[in-house]
Amino acid sequence: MSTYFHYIPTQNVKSINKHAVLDLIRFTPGGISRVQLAQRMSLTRAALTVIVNDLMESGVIRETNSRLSNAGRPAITLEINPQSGFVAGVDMGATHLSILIANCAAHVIAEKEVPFNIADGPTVCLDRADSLLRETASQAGIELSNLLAIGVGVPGPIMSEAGMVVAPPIMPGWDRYPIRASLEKRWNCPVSLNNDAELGAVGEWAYGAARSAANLAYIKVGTGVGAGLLLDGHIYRGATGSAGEIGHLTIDPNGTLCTCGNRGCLETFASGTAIARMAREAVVKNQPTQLSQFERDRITARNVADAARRGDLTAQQIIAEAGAQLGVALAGLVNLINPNMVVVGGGVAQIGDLFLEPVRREVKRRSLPGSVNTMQITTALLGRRSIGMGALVQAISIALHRIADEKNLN
Amino acid sequence: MSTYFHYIPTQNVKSINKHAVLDLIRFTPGGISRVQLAQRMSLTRAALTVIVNDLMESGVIRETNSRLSNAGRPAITLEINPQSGFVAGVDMGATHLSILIANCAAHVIAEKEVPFNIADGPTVCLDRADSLLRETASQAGIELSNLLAIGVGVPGPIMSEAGMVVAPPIMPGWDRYPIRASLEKRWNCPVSLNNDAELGAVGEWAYGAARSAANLAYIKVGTGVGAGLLLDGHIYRGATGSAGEIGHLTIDPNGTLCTCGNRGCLETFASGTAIARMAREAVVKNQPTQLSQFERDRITARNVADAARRGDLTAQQIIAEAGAQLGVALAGLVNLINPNMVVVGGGVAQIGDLFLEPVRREVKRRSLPGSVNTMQITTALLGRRSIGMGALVQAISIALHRIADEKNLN
DNA sequence: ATAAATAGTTAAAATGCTTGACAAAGTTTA
DNA sequence: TAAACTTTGTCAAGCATTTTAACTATTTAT
Repeated sequence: MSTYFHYIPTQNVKSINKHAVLDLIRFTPGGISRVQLAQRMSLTRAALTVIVNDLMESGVIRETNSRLSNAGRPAITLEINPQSGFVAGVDMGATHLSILIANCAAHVIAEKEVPFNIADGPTVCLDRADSLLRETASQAGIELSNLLAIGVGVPGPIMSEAGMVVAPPIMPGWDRYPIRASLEKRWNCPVSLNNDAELGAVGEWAYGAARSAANLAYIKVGTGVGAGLLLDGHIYRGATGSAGEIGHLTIDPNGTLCTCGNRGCLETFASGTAIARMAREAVVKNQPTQLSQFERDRITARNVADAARRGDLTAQQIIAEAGAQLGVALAGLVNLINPNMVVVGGGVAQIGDLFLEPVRREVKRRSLPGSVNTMQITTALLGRRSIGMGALVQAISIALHRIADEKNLN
Repeated sequence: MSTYFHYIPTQNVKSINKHAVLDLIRFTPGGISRVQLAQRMSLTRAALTVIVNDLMESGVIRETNSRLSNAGRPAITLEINPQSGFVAGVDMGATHLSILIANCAAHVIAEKEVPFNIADGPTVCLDRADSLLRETASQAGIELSNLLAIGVGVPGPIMSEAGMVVAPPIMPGWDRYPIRASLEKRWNCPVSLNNDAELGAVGEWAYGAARSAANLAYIKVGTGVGAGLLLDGHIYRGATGSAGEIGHLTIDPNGTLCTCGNRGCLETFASGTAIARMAREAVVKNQPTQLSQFERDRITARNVADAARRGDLTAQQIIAEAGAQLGVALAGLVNLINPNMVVVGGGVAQIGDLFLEPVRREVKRRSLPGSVNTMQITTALLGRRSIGMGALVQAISIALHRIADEKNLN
């Protein structure tokens, strides 16, 4: 059963099919031909001729030169027209801001990243995003007014329709601030506002480690820990947009006090913050470690990762412990969600297998065999870019579908 | 973004809309008029005239006598034709088997329940289901051959397309046994095979405590613990059909050894089995309790519940402890899934608030305010019948949609 | 009693698909 | 090398299903 009332507002049958064609072309690596489209969509070749012609007239797609064939007339492969315009993706993290500018084929032509503090509040932060966007655009050699759409990711739960964050665990001062409205006015183009982990999932699904996985969890392990969920091919946001907020799962009721008021939350074990804290504790306890060379209160997760890679046993142990605790939490996620794939991203995930192996081991140990055997756990293929690429995906969606629809009205 | 390729195989536009109309009529309490249907579906009244006439000709729906209006011509309310035929719902639990027979308006006309042991394996169990179905049918005064479709729920992860359970944690001997094929042959009518917790969610969504909640978790607390998920209006089964298997979430890594090989799984704290075990331990420790009157190895969760209701403090404490531990696990579920509503069902949930209050308290304490404030936790409104009613929903879906499609072919 | 409002029906027009024939552009076979 | 075959893509006619717009039906309000 679907328990969901699918129906067809027939006035836009063609529009729906056009958008489906567009998305199939976008997300099929290497492009796709009319015949293949017809097969995937259960439509006839004739119908696709009409739809494809329409899309070519509006300029969003084009024919490639490659002509592959087994026997018979070779098929013409279709692709997104890279000249249909430019978009931007903005990744506002807790401690960094990064911006990508790309064409509608998701080819990145300029990129910038700067340190940042989300706790500075919306006025300061949005100003900073604005100026970095202008810098990045000028580096790409285009005017801001040439951007067709902009995707934005922020580390908080989002009310999609309203374009704002609601009751975010971090992001002080942002609660119910009209982020999308403010940015659309500033940039004079449509803005898609999304949760960062959710964009990570979208990015990895579209161009990364989880291409076309139907059930995917992207775990962002950075300053905090959050999950982005793609379930049955759709972004899952939950009732109030805060699905995937796993940072405050209770791992140990008697653990360290967390900023949220509870004890032993996942974030107190397996975030960048936690890794740094554990390292400082190790130094205080005079454990043998290269980390002693740093000023104690300035040790970062990155220092720990570097030391671990250089063979520092204490650092390795800290990271393995963080991984194991994340594994305990992910085992729960796997039992509950039963995904095809779990992609671990965010700053901490860059450490690599030193961190990921303990995660895999605990998940394997604590999850149902039926769920875990068919599932993969990997690091983000797009690395630091997962979220930015997800933001691009959203921006490109808006841009292409707008163009396609405009043509439709004529 | 949808990241899901919606398209319209145009040959059945009308069929799709017909089915949508049918489901809207089925699941709108008190029925719905043509105009309301038109509004919900973004179609015109004229289109609905045609579709509704079609459905009335096939006999699946009918006009009611109620004519409600504010001003103007009163609307004719439509409802499922209760005379379109009979269906059955089969709930095979770990320790009980229950069967409902109903008409397509989900009005139950006969009902039977017997003790049962799923561990007897498919041959024995399916035989028993077959004979109980025959008994129930004869009590209802209908022939087995009059059943249009039968919904079946079993306590294991299901491969929908194959109609079998795969790697079930309980259900020894059932792995990959062709349950659906076997039953369809036996009963000579279409069978829908589903996970029991999933059916609980469907039942409560359709006719229970969670009417039309878009994001719903049904928690079945019986011999074991499992969850059925309805996310964004769709049943969510996960990559391999084992989504919602929360019985073996690790609550305490140093806890009691579980049948699954790990320690401190949720089921060792918050299942019927666990409650009985804790009661036996209390008796062994000579704690003051009415439970001492029972033969020690025969104490059941039901005995504990009865004692708790009569004011036995030890029994109350055991139940509160089980509830609290379930609450810890559900807090994780709430943070991850962010549902509108959590419905707690299964035998243990019948205990009521003695059990549910500690659940609520722990969830409230450990979940994000943004997720928990808009969410309700309740006991199953349909009580022991949740799963059976869910099975009926599935059976009725098959029955009505078949009839509607048959007519369509003429 | 008449006007206003809302529900439901009908026939013509519009939309967007399928059907079936055909042209185009390759590979395979004789 | 030419003919046969295979597959892709297009076109015009036909068909299914919706919308449009006018109409009828049945109630409440004045």
